[in-house]
This record gives sequence, C-alpha cells and structure tokens, in this order.
Amino acid sequence: MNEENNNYEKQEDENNLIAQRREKLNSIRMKRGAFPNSFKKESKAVELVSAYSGKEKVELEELAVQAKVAGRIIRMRGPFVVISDEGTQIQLYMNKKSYSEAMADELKSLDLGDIIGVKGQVFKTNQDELTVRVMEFELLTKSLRPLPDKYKGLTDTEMRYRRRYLDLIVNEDSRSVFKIRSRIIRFIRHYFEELGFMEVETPMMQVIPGGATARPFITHHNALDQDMYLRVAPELYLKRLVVGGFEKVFELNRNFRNEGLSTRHNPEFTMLEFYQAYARYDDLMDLTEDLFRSIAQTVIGSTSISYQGSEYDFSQPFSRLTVHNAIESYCGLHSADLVSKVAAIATASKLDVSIDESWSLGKIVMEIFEQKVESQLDQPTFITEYPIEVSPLARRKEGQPEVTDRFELIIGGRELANGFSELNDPEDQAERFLEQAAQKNSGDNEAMHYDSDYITALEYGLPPTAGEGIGIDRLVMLFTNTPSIKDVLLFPHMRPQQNSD
RNA sequence: GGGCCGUUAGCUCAGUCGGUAGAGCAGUUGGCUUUUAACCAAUUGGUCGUGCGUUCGAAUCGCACACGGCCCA
Repeated sequence: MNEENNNYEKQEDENNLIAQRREKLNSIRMKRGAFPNSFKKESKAVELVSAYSGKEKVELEELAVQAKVAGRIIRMRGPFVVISDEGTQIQLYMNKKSYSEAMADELKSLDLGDIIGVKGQVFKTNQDELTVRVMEFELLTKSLRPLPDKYKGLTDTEMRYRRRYLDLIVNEDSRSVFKIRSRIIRFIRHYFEELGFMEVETPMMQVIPGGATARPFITHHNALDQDMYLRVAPELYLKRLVVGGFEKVFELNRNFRNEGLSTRHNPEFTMLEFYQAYARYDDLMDLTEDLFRSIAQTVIGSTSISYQGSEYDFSQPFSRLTVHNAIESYCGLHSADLVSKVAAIATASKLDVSIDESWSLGKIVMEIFEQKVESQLDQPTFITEYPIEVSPLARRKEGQPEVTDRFELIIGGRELANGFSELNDPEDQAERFLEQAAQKNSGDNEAMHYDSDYITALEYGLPPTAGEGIGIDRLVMLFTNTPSIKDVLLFPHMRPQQNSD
C-alpha cells in the first residue's frame, strides 16, 4: 500500500491538464466530501428521450416534467452541457447567471469527463433540442484526465484496446459491438435451452488437456504439487456427461491455447460446445444453419448481412462439399491427384504447398486444403469427410474408414464451426490416442495426450452422439462486421508496454 | 518467424532540402449566454517511442530495440 502511494505521488505533473484538475479536486476536498455517493438517479437519459423527444415545446412547458439524471459530461457549449448516460446523450441547460455565486463557481470548475447528477425541468430549446433546465447539480466524480478529442474521438487502435474504458466512453460504435455480442450470447443460450439442452460447466484446469489438437498453457497446483493445464477444449468432459445420461448439454465459455496472436487468434477465446445423443453430424449441420439464420434474424434483424465487403444471405441453404471435392474444384485437380501419398506429395509440390514427406496422406491433404482452398471459401460452406488422421475423436465414415463423419463450417475464408459424429468405440479411440501420443513423443506439441479415464468412460458406453464447437468471437466478428478478434474482445491480450511507470 | 507501414502537445494530425517545434480541438483568463464540432479575444502546454551513430547541427539520415497495424508463412 505504501509503495503504491509512493508511486502515485511520483507520477504527479504528468502534464498541466492533469495537474490543474488535481488542484480542483484538492480544493473540493477542502470544502466537502469529494466523492459523494448519495445521489439517486431517478430517470435514464434514454427514457427521457423516448418519452419526451416527440413532444412539442409548449406541451412540455405545460407538463412541467421534473427529472433527476446523472452522467458524464462529454460536451460543453456556453450554458449547454451534454452528458452521456449509458451511451445516450442528453443536453442540460446550466446558465451560471441563474445560480448563486457559490454554485456558479462550482459550475465554472466543471470539466469535460466529470460525472454529475442534476435535477431540473424537461423542456425544449428554440432549436427543438430536448434539454433539462438544471435547478440543482452536484459533482459526483471528478475526472482527472482529459477526454480524447471531442470530434475525432479516440482512433489509435492500440489505445482503444489497452484502455477499453476510454474507447467505450467516446466511441458509440465500439459500445454497439459489445452490446451485440451480449445479445448474441444471450440468444444462443436461449436457443439451446429451447431445444432442451442443459448448460453445464466443466473444468478449465485439467490434469490431461484434451479435446483439441493445440498447445496448452501450463500452471501448477501447489498443495498437490501437480502441473495442470488450462483447457484447450471442454470436449472430453462434455462427452463424459453424455455417458452419464445428460443427453443434450452445452457449455459456453473460455478456452485457452498457447499460440500466437493474430486478427483471428487470442490466447483465450470463447467457444460454444454442444453434444446431442442419438444425433448425427448431418443433424448438427441442419441445426447450425438454423442457428446462424436465427441469430441474423433476431439479433441483426435481417437474414442478410454484409461483412467486410461480402454479402451473406443466411436464408439460403449452405453449400456442402467434401474436402477432396473442394480441393479438386478450387485447385483444378482430379481425384487421382490425391489418391495416394505419392500422388499427394507431387500435387503439394505442384501447388507450392510446403509439407513434410513424413506426414500421412490425410495430413498432406489437409495442408493443401488449408493453404489453397480455405481462404477462397467465402459463402457459408460445410466441408465434410475430414481425414481420420486429423480427426482423432470423430467417428469413421460407414464404408469409407479413412475419413470421418465430420464437418467444418467456413464463412469468409474462416473456420467458424467444427462438428462430428462422436467416436464411441472405446477400442478405436484407444488406438487413436496411442497414435496421438506417438506423434507427441516425436515432437508434435499440439498432439493429444492419452486419456485413460476417458477411455474408461467410453467403455461404460457412450450412446451414438454428435457434437460441435462454434467459435463465438469469430461469430461475433461476422455479425458485427469487425475485421479483428480484438474488436470483439473487451480486453484483448496485448504485449506489455515498456516504460509504463 | 519474414516483409512493409506507423510512433511528434491530453486527443486528431502537419512538419519542405538536415538549420533552434506547428495547427485544430481541450485547457487557462475574460466576454457572450436557447447553443448544436457554439461563438469572440488573449494565452499555457513538447525527453519528437527508446538507445547508439553520422554531422558544426537530427523530429528529419543510418543502425539496433520496443510497441502497434497490415500482408505473407
């Protein structure tokens, strides 16, 4: 505490503007409690606007409505002060000539950014602007730091991410993105509950990280002297619940992956995963189409949306293509070009896709797909028949054991969802885990661990089940037309700044 | 990991050929007081991202580093 105070003392004189405001705060402290908390807000700006902005000036004079509102001062022009109350602006009329000398001094010392509470009568100005004629006002919180430019706002992307609160004060667009995010998440919960799914919470700290091929974060539990991992996916726990008889479950929460940052990747991100017993992967494709259509309809208000220059109409069925068909049609190939490992290596080299010749056929095929096809898939497309080697938890396709009953949904060249019929054969699963463990031993730190408790669960019997994960951040990017995952995360991960003291 | 671009006042940005740092906004003082990016007058404010180098002299040229953005892998 002492140390903090010392630092606080030291950072005085950051600049004149802040020093001047500190002076003002000090003189307030001399007179009274500088941070009063007894003001009761009786109206929201948004309520006043919706109730009275349609009324005529004379009507309002007759009604003589009294209002008690509070908010942050974001504009001052002469006797007019505009406050922002939860993003809604309302104008106040505060003419110092109509106050006592003491109150006039108080008014004069108000700054942009201060939070005030006021009481007065609602009226309309000659310019037809709804306004509160302030009879009494009280400074509730002094703002020591000046707000960004009143016209240009805060445009520096780094500052917008690092000081999100400032971004939210001055950029209504940014507020809107996070309101839509919240509505989407609320809608998804409602949607799954209506379908009879139960929301559950499974461990975020796991002894064996499973459910996805990704590098985990490692932490340590001191009392047990045990290394633990932040989960890369909840999948294996959710399927244990299906074994336990919770046949329709979903979890909507954070996953953690120890990988780089990009416009599509943040180390912690939000994932929806859901599992339904007695369903197949094609049932989930139908559900996914309906989910996207419903989100667009309910949250955005239209089944058509535009995203970074593309238009997507979710009232239309999504196209469905196998991995092989997609590569063939987007790279101008024939089925013979991917039929064997030798052929696939030659094809990769022809397409200038860098691969490792020790990789399996399936992995080479997927590398070609990811490098040459995925980014070209603009309109919503389900890609199916993923190779078994890259799908260690998915059921084999009937009569075609080298591929799985799996799909991914690609929109705008990005993976939005990944689902499959679950592998419920414990012996096949054990072999797949062994294969993953072998890859891990040979240096692939994204490969899965062998999870023997999960095998035990499967041995008790997992009913035929289908499951899916949907990346919520990317989904929100799509519906808010934002180019970077940082735009839809309130506090995206940033490198620490130097000289921050 | 590689390439390109950016970093100058609280915010948004100029800064010519290397020659002693500029504007608007906000801030301060005064005026005006039913304005709409309010207006009028005066005025304060800078470790030019950090470090090293070249030079008589560096915001400007060179090198390295940091952070951010975009593109590629």
